[in-house]
This record gives sequence, C-alpha cells and structure tokens, in this order.
Amino acid sequence: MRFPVLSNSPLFRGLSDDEIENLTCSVNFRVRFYHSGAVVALAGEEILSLIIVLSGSVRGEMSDLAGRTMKIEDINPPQALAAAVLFGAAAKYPVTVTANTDSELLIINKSDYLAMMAGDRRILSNYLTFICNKAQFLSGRLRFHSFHTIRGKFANYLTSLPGASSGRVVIDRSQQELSDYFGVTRPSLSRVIGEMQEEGLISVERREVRLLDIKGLSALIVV
Amino acid sequence: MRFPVLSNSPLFRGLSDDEIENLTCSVNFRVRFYHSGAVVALAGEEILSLIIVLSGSVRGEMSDLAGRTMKIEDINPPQALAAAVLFGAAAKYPVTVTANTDSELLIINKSDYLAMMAGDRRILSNYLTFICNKAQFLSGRLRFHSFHTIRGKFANYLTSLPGASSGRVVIDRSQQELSDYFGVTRPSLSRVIGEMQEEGLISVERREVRLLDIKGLSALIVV
DNA sequence: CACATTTTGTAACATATGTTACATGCCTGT
DNA sequence: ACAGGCATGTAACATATGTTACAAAATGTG
Repeated sequence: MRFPVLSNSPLFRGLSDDEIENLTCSVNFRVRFYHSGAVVALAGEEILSLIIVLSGSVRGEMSDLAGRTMKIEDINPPQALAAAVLFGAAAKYPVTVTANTDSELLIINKSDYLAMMAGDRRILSNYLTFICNKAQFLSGRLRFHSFHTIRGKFANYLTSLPGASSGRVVIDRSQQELSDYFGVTRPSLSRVIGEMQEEGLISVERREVRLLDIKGLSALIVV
Repeated sequence: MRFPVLSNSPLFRGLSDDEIENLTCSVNFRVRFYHSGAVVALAGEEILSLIIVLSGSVRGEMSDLAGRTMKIEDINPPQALAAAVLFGAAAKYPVTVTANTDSELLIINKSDYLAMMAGDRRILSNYLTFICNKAQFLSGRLRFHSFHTIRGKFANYLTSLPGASSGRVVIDRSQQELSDYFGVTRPSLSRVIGEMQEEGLISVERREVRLLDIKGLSALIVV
C-alpha cells in the first residue's frame, strides 16, 4: 500500500514513498474506514495506537456531565490524533473523536511505532522534534498567561520581539490577532496600547513600535 | 564511572547501575564541575546536549532588557536542563542557567543521546514518557486558563474530579492551594464558592462538595 | 476615483477580580 | 479546657477588563 499523504506528515518527513511502503511490510499498518459521524475514540479511552488521518476529516469534542458537546478542533490529513500524549504515563484520549466526513485512518500500534523509531533515526528524530515543538509551544503560551495584566503581556511580547534591544520592533500581526493570542478583547488591548503611549512607554506608528522607556516596560514584566 | 543518582532519574529508570556504567563506555559521558555562581548556559544559546544535574543545584533565571534578573526555578539532582525542548526545531535555552552551589553536571551530546535511545528501548520509552507527561501537564494547565472566570475554572475542576458523575466529589487540596492552581486570589475564590452555594449550584461541607445542579455547572464550562 | 471592507481608536457602562483587613471557625498539642 | 496557629468566611473599596456601539483610518478593489 502506498500513502503519498504521509510524506507531508511531520512524523514521516524525509522518507520517500518507497521507504514508507517498505515500512508497511515490516510493521503492522492498518487502515480503517469510518463513515461520517462514526466515533473513532471516546474521551478517557486508553490510547493504544498512533492514528493518522489519511483522508477525510475528524473532530475532537468534549462532552460535559450534562451531555452537551463542544467542538475542540478539527484534525485533517495528515495530522495525527493525540500524538503528544501517546506515550504518557496514563495515555488516554483527552477528547472524543468523531468523523466529520467519510474518513480513512491509519492505525499503528504503539509498540510497532516504538520499533519504527528504534529502527529508523529519521522517524525517531521526527517524533522528537514534533513533541518538543509542541512542549515549547505550550510552555510559551503558558508563560504569557503568567502575566496577569494586558500591559504585562504586551510589554513581554514587545521586548521578546527581534530588535527589542535596539528599541524598535515591528509587530507581526494585527491587533485582532494579538488580542486573540493574549486571550483578551480587542478594545481592551487597544485601550491599553493607548494608555502606554500616553505614559510615554512606547510610541506606536502602524505596526512599528518604539520602546521609549525600557526600564518602565521591564517593570511591567513581573510575574 | 558510576552515577548512582542517575537510577532515580526518570530518563534512566529501569536501568541498573551496571548498565548505566556500561553506557558510559559506549557513548561520550562528560562530567563538568561548576563553581557556585558559574553560568552553565545563557538564555538563547543553542542546546547541544542533554545536561543532568548530578550534585549541587542550579537555577534557571531570565533577565529582561533592563538587566533585572528573576529566578524561574531551581533544578536539583537528578533533574535535567530543558529536557522538554532538547529536540525542538530551534532548540535554545529558554533561560540562563547558573550554579546555585558547587555542582557536577553530566553532559551527553544530543546525537549520543539519540543513539542511546535507538539502542535501548527503555531509554527511548523513558524519554517519551517524560516528554509526553510534560506535554500533557502543560496542556492541562493551559486548558484551565481557557476558562476566563473563576466560576468556570471551579466548575470545570469539580466536574473533572473522580466521582463527579455521582454528584459528590472531594477536593484534594486546600482553598489556598486551589486558588494558586487557578492563578487567582484566595478571597476571590472563597467569594465565588459562596455565591455558587447561594445560587444552589453546589453545597460545600469542608472538602466535600455536592454538585446540586449539574446542568447549571455545565453551563459555566464554556470557553 | 469611489466604494466596500478591514483595521483601529474611543466611549460609557457593567462586571469580575484583586486588595486589604478583620472575623470566625477548626484543629492540634500542652 | 485552653491557647496558638491555620484555614476559611466576609466586607468595602479599587481596578482591570469585558461589552457594546460607533467613528475614524487604513486598505483593498473595481
């Protein structure tokens, strides 16, 4: 079996289609078909295998005690399900996974995947890179939340941009995106930016920000 | 060289002292001594090796643009430095690492560590378990922050405790610890708990909480 | 240029939480 | 039983942020 979509997966990066095909012989690749609406995994269920979306689309959703469900995220080819939790001490699906459309999923046993990693340095590196990036991303996001005020978040954001030491940075996203990133509303962010300008901490011109009072900004970055 | 402290490390769990000693022959284990106050790694520096604290103690600290430094965390034996970021795409030290006391650090090149993982299934599993646990922990913490209100956090916390479906749960920490966990102040949490009782959502007796209005609680758990 | 669309600034008001301080209850050890 | 120390409840007030709505720029598009 050939899986051209896999070469785009971060977990199989660098392997040719031929090499991937060879793998399917040595380890147990299973492909399962799920009809639209079918449940792939239940929240809380033990994770036994690496599951990669080959075609179609699935979604993760949580259901609360009252039975309401809320969608968390869509997972499209060639993404994997819960890949960052796969080898955790008590690896359980954090969400219920349901097929959005008719979908094909590739299923590889955890132990088989371990063997693949041990056998091919690239597969090992790929997974390590993937999971470390994830951890880095998560802890970066978490660090932002440790600043309670919008001023703190914004000051931290500004001073961590490239060129901050020169006192002149360029914001790489719109205020709307930035406020989403911070988890605050756009008017609130806008107000804070205005205040910080009045106080002489910064001066903003479009997306270019001058850091006028480094010391004052640093004082805001207190956990 | 023997490193008895390593058998307590999550990364070397399950290996006997003898086996660890054998490893030191096949791969390049280096031990470096740092005097108290010496800088082990600078924030932003590329991570080239796995570093494990064998003795003494080091700390991670950040310095801002104004030159102030703030301590982030202590790292004691047998913990590793930045182990969760080691194999990231642009693996850099997120903090500056300084020796608290005279310390011995074990240094293993990233490539050597990769080889160790490929060669010993236990070392591979250990690292994978470690990093997946980390990712799980981080994303759990992050999920809490996605609930903006204290009510939301508390409702989510309650309904995720064991026994929630029976309508009766036991909180496993004090209000002070809980408020730290949520990142809010204790009086605020106490007030919210009081309000939720008045509204008939819950009834609290010491650390035992009865969930009286599951539907109402679920309504609070909205991202 | 004229127009629609997106981005940003601003305002008034509501609300949640922090801050501070003190009171109350609970447990422990003497 | 008592005193001391924690954990918790409560209150008044300050403040940060959310909410909603609208105006002003900026940007893209025909």
